[in-house]
Amino acid sequence: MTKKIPKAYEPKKAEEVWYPRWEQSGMFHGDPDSERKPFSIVIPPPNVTDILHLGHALNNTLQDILIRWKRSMDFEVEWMPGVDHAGIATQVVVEKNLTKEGKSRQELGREKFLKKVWDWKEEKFDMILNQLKRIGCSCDWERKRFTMDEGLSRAVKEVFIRLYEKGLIYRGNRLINWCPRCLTTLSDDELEREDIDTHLWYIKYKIKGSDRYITVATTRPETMLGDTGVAVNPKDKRFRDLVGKSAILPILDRELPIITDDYVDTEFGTGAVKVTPAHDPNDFEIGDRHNLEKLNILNDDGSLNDNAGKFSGMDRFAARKKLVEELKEHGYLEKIEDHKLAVATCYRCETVVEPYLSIQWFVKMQPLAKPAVDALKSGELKFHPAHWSKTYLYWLENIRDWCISRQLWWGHRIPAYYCKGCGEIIVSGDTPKECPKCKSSKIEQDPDVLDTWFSSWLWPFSTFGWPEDTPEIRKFFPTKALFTASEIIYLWVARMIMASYEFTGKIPFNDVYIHGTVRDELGEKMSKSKGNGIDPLEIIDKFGADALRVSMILATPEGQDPLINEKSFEIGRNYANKIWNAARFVITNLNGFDHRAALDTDPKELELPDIWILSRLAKTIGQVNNYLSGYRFNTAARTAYDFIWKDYCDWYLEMIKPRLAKDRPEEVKNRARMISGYVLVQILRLLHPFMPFVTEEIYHILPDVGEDEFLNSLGWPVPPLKYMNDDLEKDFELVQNVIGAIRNIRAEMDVPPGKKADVLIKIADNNMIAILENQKTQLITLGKIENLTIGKDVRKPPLSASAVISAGEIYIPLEGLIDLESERGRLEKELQKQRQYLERIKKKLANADFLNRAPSEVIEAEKEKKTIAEESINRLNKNLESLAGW
RNA sequence: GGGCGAUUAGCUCAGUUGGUUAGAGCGUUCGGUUCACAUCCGAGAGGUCACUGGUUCGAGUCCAGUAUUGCCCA
Repeated sequence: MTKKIPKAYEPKKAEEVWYPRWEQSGMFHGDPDSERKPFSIVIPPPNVTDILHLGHALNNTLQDILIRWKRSMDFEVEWMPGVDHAGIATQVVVEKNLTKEGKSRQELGREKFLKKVWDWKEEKFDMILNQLKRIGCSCDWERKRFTMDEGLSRAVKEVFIRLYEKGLIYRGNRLINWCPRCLTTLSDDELEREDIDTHLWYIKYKIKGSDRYITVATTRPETMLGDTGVAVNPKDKRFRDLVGKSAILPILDRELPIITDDYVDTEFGTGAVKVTPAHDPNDFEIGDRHNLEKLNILNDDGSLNDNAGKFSGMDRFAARKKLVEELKEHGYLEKIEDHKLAVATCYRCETVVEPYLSIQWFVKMQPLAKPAVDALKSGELKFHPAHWSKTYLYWLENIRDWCISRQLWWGHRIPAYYCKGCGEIIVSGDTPKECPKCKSSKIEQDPDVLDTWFSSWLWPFSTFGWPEDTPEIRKFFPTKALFTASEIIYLWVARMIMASYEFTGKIPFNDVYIHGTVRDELGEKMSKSKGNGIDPLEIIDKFGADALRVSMILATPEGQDPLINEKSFEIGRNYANKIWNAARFVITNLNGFDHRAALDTDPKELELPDIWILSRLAKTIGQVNNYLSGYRFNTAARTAYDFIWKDYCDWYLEMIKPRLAKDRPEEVKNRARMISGYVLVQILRLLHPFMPFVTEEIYHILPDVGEDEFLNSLGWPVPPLKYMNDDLEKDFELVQNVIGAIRNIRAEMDVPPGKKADVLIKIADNNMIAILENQKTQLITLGKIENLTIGKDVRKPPLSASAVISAGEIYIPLEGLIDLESERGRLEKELQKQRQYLERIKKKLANADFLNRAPSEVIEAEKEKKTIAEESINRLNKNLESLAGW
């Protein structure tokens, strides 16, 4: 029996019903013992810092589409979900909460603070995973991972030890990026750049034993307190006589050697620069080359230390101000210029980061980079869109050592121990009982933790159990694809590939899909601080999960950033409702059609619209296949959208209405029921990866579908190739054109919508006449026709409006309704258009070069166009002439 | 300063081997209570494809330069 179907789709109901059932059915779980071919991806683990935003919604919808698609194609699918502990980010968030309570982490102590962070993690972890479920993500929830799980932590230790033993991890006193607020190092890739308006200060340094001065320009005057040299370019003649002499540092009166170095840009400032090896990366290198002292003037909180003399204890920016004043007072300040500078800031707290001399742990990256470069060059690794491979290569080819130690509490503790007795460094997975060298038992573990990315770069294999040889890793690793945003190509993607080659000998994934960043309607990046973000859950509540998913995909141009506002989601909501109502119409008319029956009707027995929709369906399925295979989600979604809305709903379903009328023979009705039902089911299958909920809900409205049956088990639709027929599609287009022309006349001539009109069609081609005769019922219904006449010798009745189509002419007698002027206007407008068109074609055909060089098909096509245009013009002229008699 | 994109209708974007009269959605105008859907249906208006030059029989599409704009790196 037909079930009662609500008039509008109710997303909430469907979502609440189907998600738990899918999950309980076990279909999301990947079985490592399966015989089926594996298809796996790992989720880019969202940070445990906070709930998900629209960027996550986009990222995970894309993955879910691919995953559901492959699942329906009978792959053994594994989508590994998980969350990242996000070391610095999470610590900052929890610290901020503490601050609100008036406490600091130092007061709390390491252990208690970590307990707080774990509490935070417990709360957010499930919240985040539940959000993914709300979006409809079909992850394997039996395998959720957290980067600080025991297994993943073991992988981290293992990797650290292996790299240390291989000499690729070392401890060194080097210039690193220091965040004075977070009190930790940051890797080069964790910095943000911000352009600020500042000044260039010109400071005069006295030459020792002379009345002369050498002027240096600097953007950070306070660092002069740590100067240990002055440098000029060796080619610079201006300073030649000063090289080898000493300059006297103002205020502190320190003696600075004047040296030459190629690094110095003669164009910048005065051509002479101060050298501060402990506070500038370039100066650091100059210092190394010339053996200059590396004098640190900063404390870890950004205040100045005792090396800064009387400025000791002042904040770096306060000291800058004070110092400049003093320089001015004493006449050392030559001038101040305006200057634009890109300062490095902490990507978590936006504090200006200082280059800071410190003993840290580093990974030598260069030896790891080669296989990652080769993978791209050999084609084993592909970026989508491809141009991102340049970004990837550039970074790998200019790779620098990676500072991996962080002065944080939240994260993987560095597995290094220091002997208090002899200073020996012990790197070990377990806490050593005694020093292997001096046997002392006074051993302390390094207090620092590892960079978050030091666990993330293992994600594609640590999640499957590496370093153990598990069934999961054998079945599901390497994975197939990775979905992420361009910001973390360096931080994450490239490093995963390096780690994967180093530790498993394999590439972790073949395809890297880079999607855009979600922006608001003004093109601004959505962010919490700007307050322009949209909460995906609110969208789901308001429009439904399918609407969220499909709207995002439809709004995300391939390779570009989507601009999204709340209105953007209406398209998806309307789409879901459209499908719902189409299904409602088809299903209520189904009357016993078995949707499981194979389609084997001889094409000859079908009516033109039936063949047409099947032919279009076959093509659409093929196209969606191709687009999805090429990671062209937007185009795939649009292709399906157009087919469903325009072809299926606007044309096909409208056309079968007259066939379903009460007085039509059962046989005629049945064919319409069968084809409309068949196409509906194929649409559900095709759309399921994009809009899983509404399609599942509709599937279960079909007769005889059990509650424990799922749309996914029907598999991916197979294109009904035997119905594909370009000639018949053309025939159908004739019918569409005729209906279009009739509708156009009716609308433009203001025929009252309720009034049926007589229509006469004059057409020369016998075959076309047959087609239209055959589709008479459809024409009459869609064209609102009273009496329809079709023939070669049809004459234009007096007082009728006319339209010219390529195949012939259409007349609608409009006695009493016709307005002479508007009819003339219509025809003249069309005539004008056709004349311009003809002119263009004529010009082409008059061009001897065109005739000589263009391929013959192109020339033939132009000639054909010319004939048609000329005929149209003739007919239009005749119709215009006939108006004269009125 | 270097690299990578973008520039097509009022807005957001399609247009992937150069060859239909350059398309869609939103917005807009006109008309619509016929038994799937007003979250809808029908019809229309709206574009010198940023600019300049080049290649070609033919350029929105290829090349060079310019302008504007975004991102990444220094």
